[in-house]
Amino acid sequence: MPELPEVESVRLGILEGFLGKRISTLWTGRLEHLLDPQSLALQGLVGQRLQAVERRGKYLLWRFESLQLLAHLGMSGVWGDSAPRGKHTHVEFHFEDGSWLSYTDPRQFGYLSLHSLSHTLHRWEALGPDALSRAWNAKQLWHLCQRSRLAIKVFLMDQTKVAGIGNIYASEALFRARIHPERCAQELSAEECATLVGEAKAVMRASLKKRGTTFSDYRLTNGKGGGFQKFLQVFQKEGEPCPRCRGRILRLEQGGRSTFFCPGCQG
DNA sequence: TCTGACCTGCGA
DNA sequence: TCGCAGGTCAGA
Repeated sequence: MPELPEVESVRLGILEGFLGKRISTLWTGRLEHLLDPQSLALQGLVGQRLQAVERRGKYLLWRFESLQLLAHLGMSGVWGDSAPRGKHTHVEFHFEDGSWLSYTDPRQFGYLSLHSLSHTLHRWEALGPDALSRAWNAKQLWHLCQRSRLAIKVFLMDQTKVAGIGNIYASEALFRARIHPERCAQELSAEECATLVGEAKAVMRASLKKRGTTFSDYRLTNGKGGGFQKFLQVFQKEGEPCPRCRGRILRLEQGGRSTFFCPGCQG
């Protein structure tokens, strides 16, 4: 579900509400699908003060005084401070000042892993540069594309190449850059790579300003949805007119996922 | 590099 | 009842 703009919006909400607070008690429900088998028990967080929350791609890294919690929202994960405990609540952090934050995840595709600060987090280290960082640029993209036979849409969603782009923003960025999603990454020119990086960053920054895209599950920590779904140009718009050329938007399947594009604009 | 699997809910 | 859903990984 959530891609870079959504996860960054969640991060900002957590910082705003909980940075510097100490966990006094912790409740856990079903965790067998969510907690990494190598993780320390989450009860270790009791007594720990939240000192920072970092993000790389779609992962959040919560830094406490002597522990770090790596977390991914999967498709349906939500960190919230208002919804009451329900069937799909898996964790609740209760803080010293009486505030609380819970994690709910109906599909349980999310991920939680708690470790000491010195522990190397392999999932985190394996990620490519964050899609909004300077490290992801035209030169880097072109260099990696040269060695890849993947379709460019599939390439963009490979988190080891660039971290944070998922199904929504891959389709939207390629539409804006006028690049067909099935083009082989290897065939992109340096100029096209520059355009693609620029458009991908632009659409994610625009989405971040609206606090992300909400179709159903994704929620900010305050329970509200994002607002960018009104500004999507092709995603989930099969059969509708292209906002640029008025041609019909098509859907195709790549790697088992839907891709939306305009055959008229994306040559 | 590709496919299927993980899990649940929703809408057709 | 079936197909689909914004993600990721293991295994072929």
